[in-house]
Amino acid sequence: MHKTLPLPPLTAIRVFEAVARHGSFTNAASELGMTQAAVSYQIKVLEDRIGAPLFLRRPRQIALTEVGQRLAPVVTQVFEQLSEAYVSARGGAQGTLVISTIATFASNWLARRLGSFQIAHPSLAVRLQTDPHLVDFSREEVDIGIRSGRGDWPGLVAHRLINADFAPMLSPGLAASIGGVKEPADLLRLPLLDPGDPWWARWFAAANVPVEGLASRPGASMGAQVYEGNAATAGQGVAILTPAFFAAELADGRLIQPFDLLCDDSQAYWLVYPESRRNSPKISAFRQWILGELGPSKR
Amino acid sequence: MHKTLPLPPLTAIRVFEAVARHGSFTNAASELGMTQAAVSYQIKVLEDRIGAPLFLRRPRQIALTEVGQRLAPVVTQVFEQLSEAYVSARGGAQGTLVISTIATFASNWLARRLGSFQIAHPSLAVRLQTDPHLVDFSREEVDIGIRSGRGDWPGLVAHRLINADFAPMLSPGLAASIGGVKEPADLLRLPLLDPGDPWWARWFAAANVPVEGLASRPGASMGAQVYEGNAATAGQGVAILTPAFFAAELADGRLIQPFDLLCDDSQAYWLVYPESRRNSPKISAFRQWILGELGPSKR
DNA sequence: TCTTATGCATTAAATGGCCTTATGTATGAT
DNA sequence: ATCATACATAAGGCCATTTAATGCATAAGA
Repeated sequence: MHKTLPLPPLTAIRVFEAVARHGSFTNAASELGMTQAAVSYQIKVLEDRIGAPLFLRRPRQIALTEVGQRLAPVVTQVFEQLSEAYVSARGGAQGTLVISTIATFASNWLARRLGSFQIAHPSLAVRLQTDPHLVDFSREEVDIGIRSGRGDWPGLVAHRLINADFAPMLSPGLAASIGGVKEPADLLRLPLLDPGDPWWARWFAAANVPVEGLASRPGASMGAQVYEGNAATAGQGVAILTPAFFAAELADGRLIQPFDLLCDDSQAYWLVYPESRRNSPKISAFRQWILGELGPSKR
Repeated sequence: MHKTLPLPPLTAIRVFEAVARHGSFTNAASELGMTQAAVSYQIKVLEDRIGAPLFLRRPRQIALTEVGQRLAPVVTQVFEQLSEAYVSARGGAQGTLVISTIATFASNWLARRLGSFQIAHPSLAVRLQTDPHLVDFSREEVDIGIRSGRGDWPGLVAHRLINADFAPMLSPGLAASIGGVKEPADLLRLPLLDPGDPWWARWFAAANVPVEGLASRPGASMGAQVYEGNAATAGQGVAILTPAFFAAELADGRLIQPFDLLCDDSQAYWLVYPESRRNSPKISAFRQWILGELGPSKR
C-alpha cells in the first residue's frame, strides 16, 4: 500500500491561486464565477487547514503573508501544469480515430473513400483495425466499429450504413455476347463466378428460376466480393454482389445489374459507437462524413 | 483580467491519480478512504469531461488507455509538488514565532528568560518586535502579543501574566545604613529614585504617609524600571518597582521589599493571540512555556 | 461443468460541502 | 459627514459526492 500524500483541500487551493494572482477576493471571485463570500469562505478553510493566515487584511487591499508567498508560486505552477496536461488529454483524445471494421467493408467500401475523410480532417490520424469479432469498447481502445448485424446492441448507437443485399452483376460486354440479358434464366448461359455461394441459390429461387447443380459448398463470399467484382468487370463471368459495394462501377457502366430483384440476407452494415461518446468531436466528424458519403450515392 | 485556465474536476483528478497508481479501483478506494462505487463515479466524471476513456476495463484488472497513460504521470507529479508545498507551508508556518510586545515587558522580564524557551524549542525561531500599539493580528504578521490592559479584547484569547503592581525596593545594605527600614516613613530618610514617578505618591498615600514635595513630573517609569532596579541594587536609593519584574533579585537578596503593601495600577500584562489560532503548535508551546515560567516563581 | 470469488458498474437514497443572498464592519475618498 | 469599496459573517438551500445494496462478467477452483 502506497503512502497517501497529505493534500490540501483542492477547491480551496484553486480559489487561493486565483486570489493570490489577483490580490483581491472580489476580483478572484468574478474570475472564478462565484461570489466574494464563497471566496472568503474558501480562504478561511485553507487558512484553518494550514494553521496560519495566508493573507493580511489591509484596508483596501490584501497582501500575502510569508506563508502565502511561499505557497502561491508553487500552486500557480502546479495548476499550469495540470491545465496543460488536461487540455492535451482532451485534445490528444481527439487526435486519433481508431476504427474497428470487418475486412469486407474495409476493402469493398471504406478503402476507396477514406482518403476524402482524411483530407477533410487533416489533424485526425485514422487507424484501421480489421477484426472479425464485435469489438467491446469497454476493453479495447477503439473509437468506432463497423459491423454487420441487426443493429440492436445495448449501450451502443448504431447507424445503418448499407444493406447486405445482393443481385447478379456482369460487364456490359459479357451481356452483349449473348445478345443481352433479358430474363433471369439468361444468366445461366454465362459462367457464374463462385457458383457455390449460397446467395446464388437464394437469388434464383426468388426469381422463380429452378436451378440444379450449384455446388453447395460453404461460401467464402464475404470478403471476397472485391475479387469477384474485379473478375466480373473484366468480363470473366457473372457475379452476385452487393450493389452498394459497386456503386461506382454501376454508375460508370463498367458493371450492369440487369434485374432490380434484390435478395436480402436480413443483414446490414452498421456504424456503431458507445452512446456515452456520441458527442465526441472525432466520432461526430466520422459519423457526419460517412452518412454524407452514403447520402448522394446510395441510400 | 487574467485568462482562466481550463482545469479538470479536481476531486476526480485526485481519484484518478490514486487509481492510476494502484491499477485498481478497489485499492484506490481503500487508500482514499472511500467506497469503490465513489471511485467508479469519479472516474466516469473525469472520462466524460475529457471525452475519452482513461482505463480499459479488463476482466480482473484495468489498464490505462493511451490518454490515461499520458495524463497519469503529470498528475502524480503535480500532486507530489502540491503536497510538498502544502506540508512545507504547514511546517513553515510553525517555524517562526513573532512576538509583539511592549518594551517594558521585553526588557524587564522576557529578555532574561527567552533563552530557556529557545532551548526547549530549538526548531522555533523567535522574532521579538517591540511596538507601543496593540497589534492587530488581522493586518500584521504577528503570532502573539504581550500587552497591558484589562484583558477583554474581542476575538482574542488573553492570559494574565503579571499584575502591574508596585512597591518600594532597596538593597539590604542601604536599609542597614539607617538601621533597617521598619515603617514606610523610614523610606523618606533615603534617596528616592525618580521621585516624580506618580507611583510614589500613590504608594505613600496607600501607606498613610503624608508626603510633600514629590515633583509631579510625568513619569517615564514604564520601561525604565530595569534601570531603576539596577540603581537600587547598587544601593543608590529606593526604587518603586513591580515585584514580578525583580523576582530573581528579591529571591537572592540583592533587593528587599520591606513592606507587603502593593499598590495597583489596575493594569496587568497579558499574553494574547487570536482565538482561531488557539491550537497552533507554536502558540501552544509558547503559552505553555510562559505560564510554566510564571508558575514556580511568581504567580 | 458447476461453484465460488473477485472486481467494476449501477441504482437510489442520504449527506454535507459549497455556494448564494443578505447584512455587517472597517476604511478611504469625496 | 456621507458615500463607496472590500472583506467578514450568518443563514439557508442545493447539488455534488458518497454510501449501501445489488448486478454483471470473468477467472479460478473443485
